[in-house]
Amino acid sequence: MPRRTPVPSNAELAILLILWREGPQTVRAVYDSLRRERDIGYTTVLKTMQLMAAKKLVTRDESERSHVYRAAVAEKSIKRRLVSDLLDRAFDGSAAQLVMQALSHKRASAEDLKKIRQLLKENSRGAR
Amino acid sequence: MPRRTPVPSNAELAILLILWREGPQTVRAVYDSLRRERDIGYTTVLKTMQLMAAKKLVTRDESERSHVYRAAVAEKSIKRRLVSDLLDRAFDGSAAQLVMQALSHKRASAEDLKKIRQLLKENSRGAR
DNA sequence: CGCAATATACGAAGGGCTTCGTACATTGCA
DNA sequence: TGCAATGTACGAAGCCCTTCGTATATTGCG
Repeated sequence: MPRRTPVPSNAELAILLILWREGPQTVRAVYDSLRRERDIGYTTVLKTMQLMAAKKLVTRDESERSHVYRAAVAEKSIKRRLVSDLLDRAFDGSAAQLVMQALSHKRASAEDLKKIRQLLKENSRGAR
Repeated sequence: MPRRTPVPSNAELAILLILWREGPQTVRAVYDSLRRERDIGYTTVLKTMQLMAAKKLVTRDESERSHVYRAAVAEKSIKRRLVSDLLDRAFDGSAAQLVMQALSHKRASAEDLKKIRQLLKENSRGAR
């Protein structure tokens, strides 16, 4: 059976964000990035990335001594699933409810609102 | 130190949704609701609700033999925190990004879009 | 009255996530 | 050349969540 890749855990997501943003890289490089944000051990990052490889969240190139890891899942699709999960878990599947929450949020800046309005405009043109 | 109530786990959130929607009720009533959706044992629900009481996510009235549980956290505030967490974990704090995901989602229905446009209109009036 | 039904309490198992320590191999430079 | 640095592998601990079984008390009805 083709099992869909699982939704990444927290630690896994943090690593995926780095790989998505900066492209394929070694454990060391990811570790350095993470280290800038918080205290964490090198082998912790290594282990997590090994588990991610086992889950097919990443692939790794082992041709060099320092393996190079690459995201094996699309940013869009993972983020879509994260949103989808939250939708199911808390908002009864209603995107409108979730968006309202997000919009009423402090951090929905004026800029954000502008972007969203723009998006909606485009969206309404292309809507079925 | 006044510790903020924790973000509810999955099982806890499912129970809170019921309490929010239907008001204070017994374990039995919650169990019946949950049972309609999936297989789960009565004592599982009981235990979870007891833990929720310990965490102050709910309060319970013990004056009757069947304790009556009531949500002790506001729906809005919990949902806000859920959105906030996702924002932090996956969207670099950008509400616009999250909203875009939610909007591009299949389940952002035409109705949802309408509601959201309406919301934005109001929002722009009240914006600082 | 006595028993079946229903309630709470709670220990414990099992799984997943995160973390780290330790073992061991390889590398490169003083 | 030999050692410090750097790499991978992996077991295991600790924590939380979820689940359920079991013990025990209470209730109400036939």
